[in-house]
Amino acid sequence: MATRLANKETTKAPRAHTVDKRQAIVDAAGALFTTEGYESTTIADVARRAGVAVGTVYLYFKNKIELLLAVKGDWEREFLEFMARPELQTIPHHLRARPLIEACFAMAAQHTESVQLLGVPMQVVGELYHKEPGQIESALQGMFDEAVAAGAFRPIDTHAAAAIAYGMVHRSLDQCFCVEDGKDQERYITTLVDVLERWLVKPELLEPKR
Amino acid sequence: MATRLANKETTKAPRAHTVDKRQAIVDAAGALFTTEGYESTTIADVARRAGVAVGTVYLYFKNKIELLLAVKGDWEREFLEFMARPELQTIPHHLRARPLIEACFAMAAQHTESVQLLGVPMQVVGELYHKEPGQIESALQGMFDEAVAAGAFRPIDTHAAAAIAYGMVHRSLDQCFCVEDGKDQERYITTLVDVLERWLVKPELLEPKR
Amino acid sequence: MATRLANKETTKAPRAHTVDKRQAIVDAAGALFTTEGYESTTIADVARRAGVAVGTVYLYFKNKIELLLAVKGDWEREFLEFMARPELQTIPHHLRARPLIEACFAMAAQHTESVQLLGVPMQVVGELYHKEPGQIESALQGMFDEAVAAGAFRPIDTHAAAAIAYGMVHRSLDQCFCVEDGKDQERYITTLVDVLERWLVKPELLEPKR
Amino acid sequence: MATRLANKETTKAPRAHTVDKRQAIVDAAGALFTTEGYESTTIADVARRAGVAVGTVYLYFKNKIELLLAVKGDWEREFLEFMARPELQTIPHHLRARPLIEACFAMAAQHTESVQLLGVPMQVVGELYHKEPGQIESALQGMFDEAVAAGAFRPIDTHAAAAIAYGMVHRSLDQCFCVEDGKDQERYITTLVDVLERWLVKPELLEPKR
DNA sequence: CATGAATGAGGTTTCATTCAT
DNA sequence: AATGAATGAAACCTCATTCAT
Repeated sequence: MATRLANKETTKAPRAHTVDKRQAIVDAAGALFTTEGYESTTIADVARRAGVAVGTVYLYFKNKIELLLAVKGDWEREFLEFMARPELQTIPHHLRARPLIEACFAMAAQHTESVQLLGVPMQVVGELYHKEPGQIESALQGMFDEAVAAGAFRPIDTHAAAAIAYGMVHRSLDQCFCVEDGKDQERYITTLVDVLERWLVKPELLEPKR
Repeated sequence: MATRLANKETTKAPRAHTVDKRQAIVDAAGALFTTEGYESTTIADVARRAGVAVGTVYLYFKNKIELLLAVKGDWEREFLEFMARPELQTIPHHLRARPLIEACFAMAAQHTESVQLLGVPMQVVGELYHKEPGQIESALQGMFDEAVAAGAFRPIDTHAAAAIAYGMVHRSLDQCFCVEDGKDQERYITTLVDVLERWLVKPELLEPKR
Repeated sequence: MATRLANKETTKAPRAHTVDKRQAIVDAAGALFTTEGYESTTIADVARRAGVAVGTVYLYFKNKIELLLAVKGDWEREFLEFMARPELQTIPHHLRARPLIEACFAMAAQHTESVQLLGVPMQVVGELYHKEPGQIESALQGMFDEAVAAGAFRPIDTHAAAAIAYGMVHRSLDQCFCVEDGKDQERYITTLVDVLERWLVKPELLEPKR
Repeated sequence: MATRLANKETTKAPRAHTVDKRQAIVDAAGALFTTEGYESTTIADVARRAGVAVGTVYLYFKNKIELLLAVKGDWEREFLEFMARPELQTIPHHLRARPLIEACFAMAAQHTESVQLLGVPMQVVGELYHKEPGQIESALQGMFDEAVAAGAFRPIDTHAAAAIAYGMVHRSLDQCFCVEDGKDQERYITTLVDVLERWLVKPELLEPKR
């Protein structure tokens, strides 16, 4: 699943076990990084939660930053996979806001709390960060471009819009799940959908609301 | 700025460097926390940049977290002072978006890069964070309530709206200043104003744009 | 060293140095605490003397106080083991003073100087101290109770007597080994035995001395 | 009262104030050293408790160790003054045990808790300690020599006896005041007097007790 | 005399990383 | 592949001491 090692492994026995351990470590790290913070989480914590030895973590990841990147990648992949799902693709652009937002909240709820991570400890990653720009923002921008081209969205600066949309959703998730314990998700969902539709969708496509 | 040393300074260059040690430390910490990250910044770094000894930092702040809170407070205070300025209060609500956003970008530009801090290392602050909820969000909510009551804004959930507005601006600043080096501020400003007006202001108050 | 290296060691001198790391650390700490004082001894000192890295000390002991307690416990255990030895138990109570005192001096001489520690830095241990009252004093009191019940000792307040007996022996060891370099042990032994017998033993059991 | 500076001060105004400050500092240091421990007590603590500034402490004492020695000297002086009092000198030797012991407990009670200090942090003082041997032990030995010469005490090794007597009293005070909060002083007093009389006083001088 | 802000060396403790088993 | 004991650099924080006022 992670970072194509497949071609290398064809000669060896394709141990399913390996995948398990690696994924267990990434999962443990993701949960801890987001709840305790990247720097506050020790490799020993990760190893304990993943049920492996400290040394095993270093078997799969060169160092702590590689582990962070793996977690980030894991999360982004999941989100991107959702955005690419056929169910979503068939919905017309001007009606996609709600399902998308709802999916974000569902994913956040399921990931319990893994909300803060993406985009948070940018400085930590240091130079690494700048090389690999936010994939989610890229995907969003792509979707916006498409919607504008299709005539569903007003003409906007899609690059800035992606950052803005990402920011508002991220902050809402953070506030809702990290500060307010996941209560009252609907108020945030409703408001976010309201913003996005009024802002992005061409007025003539908006049915007279409520 | 603090603790009147004015009479001494009349002969010297006015406000030669930072006025008092405490402020120098807060400034240094603010700059480093936002560029290097809270955990990655050492007290020695802060002291060096502030031009004082390590012990001096602990003369003014009980520990590293107190210093973080001071930085956060400093920043929030500055923003709140801006929001309360009479020049802004006289502008009708439906025209305030642009001056507000522009002010945010101006402040961020002036603070060089102190953009990421507010809201970033939540886990670090731990319980402290929950006690003292974001003052900026509160102030925003208050302003929204006022605007709704005045009939300038559409009826919205002002609590959720404050989080959302904060998130989109914060992220834009972050993207613009930390990732893109402050180039092209106008694209973000324009887009943010666009979002806010379409979303919040009553349609009948919006002049036919562009 | 620990954990079966035995096969390697057959050619070498048996039990070359300290048996395991943990014991080496306790020994080093005991020696340093008693000669340099608890607070004056740094963990780095202990580690250096034990021939391990600083971190290794923290692998076995949560913090400096735990290390102190371990040293104290080590010492007390050794003494208690002696008090429980069958050779001693068969001697009638009124003749036990000399062998006991001699054993104390022998142990102190062997421990080079580890005399001062027990009971010294009470404040340091803080609340911990009160929870775990001196085991040696308890053991002494038990022995006194037994001797009184057996009719060998005069009726005395055994609780106070234990503290008093402990104090006089401790101070004598301190004076003899720490101040006077272990010369002239016999003068202290003789005098201590004299005190104890005259004080504790029933007069009719005392043979006309010298 | 402290370290004869009198001859030096004849030319200057003999400020009573100076004596006050100095004594306040010694008192504060004594109280803190004995309750918190020497190393755990900071100069700032002492200054605060004495009601002076940090710098003032260094006006009277070259460094922290000088302060410790001053405290020790203060305490010993007080005890020696008591031992030299005419009221005590008129009591026959074989009846002095109780008043002496009672005086020790009274002084300890009055000094609230200043029990542990004398003899405790020997290592701290380092080489200094060995140069200036315990004055109290010397005084005790002198008194014992006198009593033996007067035919009131049995022939004993008065050097060893002084250490032993000091040790038992010190430990009793420590146990009684530091561990048991000063309750039940009488049990310790009674037992100590019992030990001392049986051990030291010639049997024929002992009235048939109780 | 008196002050207390400032210093910075040094202490305790943590933790990413290695390596022998 | 997996382990986890061991390492030691480096972090946070303390506090004896100084010195300008």
